[in-house]
Amino acid sequence: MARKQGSHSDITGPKVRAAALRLIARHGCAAVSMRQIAAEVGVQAGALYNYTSDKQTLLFDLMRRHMEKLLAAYDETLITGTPTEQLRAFTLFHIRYHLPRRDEVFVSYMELRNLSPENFLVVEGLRRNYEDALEGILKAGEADGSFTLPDRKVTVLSLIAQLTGITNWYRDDGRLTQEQVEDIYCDLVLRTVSAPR
Amino acid sequence: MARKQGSHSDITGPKVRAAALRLIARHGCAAVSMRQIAAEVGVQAGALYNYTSDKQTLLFDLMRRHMEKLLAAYDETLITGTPTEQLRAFTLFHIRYHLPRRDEVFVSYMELRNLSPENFLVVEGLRRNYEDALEGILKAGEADGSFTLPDRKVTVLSLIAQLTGITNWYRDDGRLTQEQVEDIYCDLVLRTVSAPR
DNA sequence: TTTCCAAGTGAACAAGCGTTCATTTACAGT
DNA sequence: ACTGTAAATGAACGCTTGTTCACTTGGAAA
Repeated sequence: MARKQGSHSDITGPKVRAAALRLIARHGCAAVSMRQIAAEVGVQAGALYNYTSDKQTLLFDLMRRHMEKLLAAYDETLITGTPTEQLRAFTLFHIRYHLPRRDEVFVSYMELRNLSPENFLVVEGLRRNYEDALEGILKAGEADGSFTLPDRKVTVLSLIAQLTGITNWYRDDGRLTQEQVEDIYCDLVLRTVSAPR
Repeated sequence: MARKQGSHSDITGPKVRAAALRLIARHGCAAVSMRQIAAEVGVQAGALYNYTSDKQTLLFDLMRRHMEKLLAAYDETLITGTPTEQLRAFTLFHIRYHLPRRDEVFVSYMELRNLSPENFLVVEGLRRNYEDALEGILKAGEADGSFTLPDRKVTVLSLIAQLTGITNWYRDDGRLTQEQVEDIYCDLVLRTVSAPR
């Protein structure tokens, strides 16, 4: 039976993932050694292997967890109303979920190439689920005539690239507050789905 | 005096950069060893140091060259007419320049974090020049009333993220030809700068 | 108080790393 | 044919890598 108190595994496990995430986001997976991660946790390198079978799996866990938490958070978010209202809600959700999780976003996009083929497929599949959610909204908007799109699937990818790009330049102490950025992007996104005059 | 014939340096130099670009784009800078690059060129690792002072400089050269060639190609492109026509020309230029150079794009965006601070500033400055070119077009469009933007600088970053994102999903044997993608994005870009009805 | 075992240590492993350099190779100019 | 030198070799350098494992530690349960 697991210890109820004094057990470190419930503490060290998350610490390992947090340290790995921070370091990998800053330097890249191959550039970070298990010893560096261990040092950040305050432990010897060997101890990491109580929490992951190897480095590749540690990276995969970070990415899979990020995508699963994203989908879970999205499922818990109420996306209702007209397609236009839904699209606005999606935009706000995307910005609000991603902006405080820049390390996760960076790792999940940048380190895809370092996953084994089967691990890649898992993460890719999760990402597709998220894209499908947006596509559903666009489809509804096309159906009831609120949106006019040149190509639905391309619009999905374009919108997500546009929104996720915010994480690359937004600064808390920058010219714009997060609320201002949210307003600007709600505007830009709605323009994208409206037929030109 | 450099040899005019029989000299390998004019051949091996570009080969080194091409091999480094290919491998780094696929696996990341830290994951690729000088020996792997040398093997791809067909040479021993030591020979690489006739063409670069060290690995960091090799990476920096790839990124700086990419940005400089991009700016040079842009300068040679005739961007004239109304702001709307200019924006359309910019969109086509961006897609046509970046799509055949996906390795360069990937490396230039993904490996920024592995540059030394001073090298980072150089590449960052070159990128800003490119962004400024687009901002100039948007400014002209605002001035003559053809564009209405919620925020000019955010729109610049949003448009570039949107356009560059194409390199992540476009496939030559995919559903859409490059021409179709160009048309779709010209449409999307123009929507972005037009005030909603 | 004793027992037990999860958690962490620290040394060790073979392999690979970036980089240097004395040496060899082979071609251009004489 | 001879010379000079650019280009490449291949061995060597000290160091780091991911991973393993016999061993220690310290708190929970009996």
